[in-house]
Amino acid sequence: MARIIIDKNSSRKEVILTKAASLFREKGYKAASMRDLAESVGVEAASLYNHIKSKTELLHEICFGVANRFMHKMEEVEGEKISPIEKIEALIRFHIDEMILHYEEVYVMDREWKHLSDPYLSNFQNQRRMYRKRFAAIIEQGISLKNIKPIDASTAVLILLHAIGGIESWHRSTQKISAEALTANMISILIGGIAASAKG
Amino acid sequence: MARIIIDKNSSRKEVILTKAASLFREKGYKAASMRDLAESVGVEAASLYNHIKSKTELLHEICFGVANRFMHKMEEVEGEKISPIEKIEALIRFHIDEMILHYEEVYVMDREWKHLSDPYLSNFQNQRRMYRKRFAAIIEQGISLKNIKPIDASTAVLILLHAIGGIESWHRSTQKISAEALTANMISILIGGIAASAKG
DNA sequence: ATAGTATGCTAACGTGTGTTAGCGATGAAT
DNA sequence: ATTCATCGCTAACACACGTTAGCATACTAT
Repeated sequence: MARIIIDKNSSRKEVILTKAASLFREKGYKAASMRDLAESVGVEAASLYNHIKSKTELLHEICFGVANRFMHKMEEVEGEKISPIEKIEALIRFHIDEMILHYEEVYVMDREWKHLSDPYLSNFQNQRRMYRKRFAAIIEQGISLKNIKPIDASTAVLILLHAIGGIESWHRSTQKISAEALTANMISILIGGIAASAKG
Repeated sequence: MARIIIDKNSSRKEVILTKAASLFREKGYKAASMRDLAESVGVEAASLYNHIKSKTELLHEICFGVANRFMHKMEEVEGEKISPIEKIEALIRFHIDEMILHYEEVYVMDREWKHLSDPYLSNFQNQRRMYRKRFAAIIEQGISLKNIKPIDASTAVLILLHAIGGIESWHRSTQKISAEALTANMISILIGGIAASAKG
């Protein structure tokens, strides 16, 4: 009889969650079936329900697991005594690290949150809105301090966050540059733009 | 008996395609059912098949319709006698315009192309890869001409294209700035970065 | 008015879905 | 060795899906 193989630090549920994230990323939440998931875990579909409540629960846990990490980081950064630009750079760096380290989960949260069902859906959307508002507030601080040029703050947030989402394509690419080089490039471009400037 | 209402310039199939794009955008390709589509068109599900071959066909036509427009623009821009930076600006502007004008279709192409089936899938992926290569080539020209700072060109392409995809969130936002202001902001940020520079 | 085509309807098909019930096997604790 | 909870299996459920067949209705052109 097959068994879900676990290592010391992760329960059977966590194994399922990891495989689910990978599958949801690959096929999309709706297209990934519980039978697919079962196969990738090495077990029959019904057996999954000894460890999880439902398919939706998997999506909840993935989405909120990631979202909570971002919220936590936001609180941390807001409290630091550094300039707005440095805060933004810290956040970007965190986003990139998260995307590289927890690729599947972050990707799934980004693209599949639509399939959450209420009350989780509204909850998620609220949290997202709040996060962006606080990000925009930091940008606006930078603008009043004249460290950031007078742009529309929420547009800037959109650009930053979605640009980072683009790491998805980097992650798949065969001829990748290193993660460090990628991070350096992104920050350089997002903070300084692509145009050559007098400063260097 | 219900009938699909058409205006002078669009066939019934085109009406279905438009509604399909809107539905695929809202729910995702897999989650949107033919019965949903039928209802939004004002007809029974089976009746759709007098006008279309299959659900997948709808996705093909949406994806390649948009992709072809981008490819065509790329060819046009490549042929113009302007600087690389101007070419990039022209392409960004086109992307933004397309996103604003054909929001649903562009969004669906961007997020739902995974559900294409071969040979359309490989075709699409090839075309996408080519487009990005040609975009990167323009950036590299700009780098050799020292109009663009020495960054990794393919990373820059990722950032640019994904940043534009972020208009999705703008499109939904209640308190939006105008399309012109958005475009100006985006180009300013992407070309010049967010940091205040000596140049102004 | 009539013929022919375009369009729509109802009914149904086969298949895949998430999930549950009930039972057998395994592992841990006494 | 026995007990008890944990875990996995088979079988099946009710339902939603994309799609087809066959027939009825509406429009178009003569």
